[in-house]
Amino acid sequence: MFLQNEELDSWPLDEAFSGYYDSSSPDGAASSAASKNIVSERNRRKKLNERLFALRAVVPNITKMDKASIIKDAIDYIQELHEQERRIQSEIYELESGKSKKNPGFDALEQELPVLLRSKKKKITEQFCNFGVSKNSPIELLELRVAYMGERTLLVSLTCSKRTDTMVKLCEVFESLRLKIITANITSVSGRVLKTVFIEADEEEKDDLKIRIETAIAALNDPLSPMSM
Amino acid sequence: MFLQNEELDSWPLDEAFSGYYDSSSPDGAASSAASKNIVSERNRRKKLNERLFALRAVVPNITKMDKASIIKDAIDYIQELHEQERRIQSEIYELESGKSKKNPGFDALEQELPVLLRSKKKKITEQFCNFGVSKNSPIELLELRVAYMGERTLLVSLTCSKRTDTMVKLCEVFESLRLKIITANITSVSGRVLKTVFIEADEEEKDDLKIRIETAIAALNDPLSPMSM
DNA sequence: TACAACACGTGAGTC
DNA sequence: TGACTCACGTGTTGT
Repeated sequence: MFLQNEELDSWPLDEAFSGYYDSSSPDGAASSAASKNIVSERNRRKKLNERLFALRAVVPNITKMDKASIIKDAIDYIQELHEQERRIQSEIYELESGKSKKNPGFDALEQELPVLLRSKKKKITEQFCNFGVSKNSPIELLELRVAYMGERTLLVSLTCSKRTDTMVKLCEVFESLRLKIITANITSVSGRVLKTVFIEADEEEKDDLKIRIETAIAALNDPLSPMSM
Repeated sequence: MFLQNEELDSWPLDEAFSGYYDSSSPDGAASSAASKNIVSERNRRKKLNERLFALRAVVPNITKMDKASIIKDAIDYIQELHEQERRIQSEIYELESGKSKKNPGFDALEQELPVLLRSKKKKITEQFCNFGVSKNSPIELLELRVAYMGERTLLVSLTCSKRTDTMVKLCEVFESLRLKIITANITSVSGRVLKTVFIEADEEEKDDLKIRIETAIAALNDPLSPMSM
């Protein structure tokens, strides 16, 4: 535990020790400048420790109570969640593309089920995948380029024709891909929507990323796809 | 940034200042006890700051670079993930119980691929959508300006802190306002989302438009409002 | 004895 | 100007 040197923290300062050297000026400087600063710093440290304590509370599998270890465990935990999320997303793409093509029973299942369950399914896809408004005016992709810029940076640039909610849906597509976006820009001008995104990734992910983007846009456009329900 | 007082950290100790009071014992105590402890403490602080820096790197939606704020954001982020996970799991359980009761064909499918698919499904329930929920993380509007540029043109520029789906929701807000947009641009960089929109309108609509934008954003943030459904 | 982790007061920098 | 945050060196405590 790292609270071994904790203090009662009630009294403002140990003036019996620190105040002897300047007994000539009994008021202002020592009290205001020193003790105010000291108590303020105390509160700052206290707050920081409380935050650290709270962080430890929300992270499972804590091994050591060490300050640095607490932060390290939190980092590992978050990265674990991120990695699982990425894995799941690719699995979902596989499953859903496979389902819509190869599994007619799935369609039958959907039709068999009453309205209640359909609405719930809709709710889930809307809530969690941001694909709620996909039926109107599909995205017309005019150009899509993915280029490796070095330094683990991919540049994605694309052009669409401007229709209703094109900007919204483009943002949704890129949010859903969960990329490590360095900076993103989207501009609408003269009937076109231009989007430029810098992404942290390796060169070998280039082609895969391009396919993922095209797939995501296609899934957004296709009203029969489970993604767009 | 909290690296204001950073140091070169190369030389062990500033002995020209601290060593004068005990020049009688030239070796052991001062060197071993003091400088060893000092350099050790330095390394400890350095490691702790590196960990904190790494923690900031894996947490999105970082607002302030403050040490305490970094930890706080990490806590909020993890809690957000936990809450979403809980919601997803209950939804999935409802769906699966409904399926298993009413659709025997689906059960057969499930039993065909017993462990593998179930584990995948469980992962899906855990991680399917950790992010996509657009209702959390309200838009934090940092700046909003509406200026008349002449020629029946209003310039709207605003800054938000970048959180989950901030770009999506900003686009939605402006789509919902049904403005005569000449050109629109939205950029995400370094934890901020900047949006610039040129609108065809008269000068007297300036203040009204500003209020309408603020209202729309507030309505989006308010979970009870019809806007957020 | 030495090591590791901590809280403390302090000076410096930033807003 | 003060309110904040930070890094630093130091003293203390538990292993």
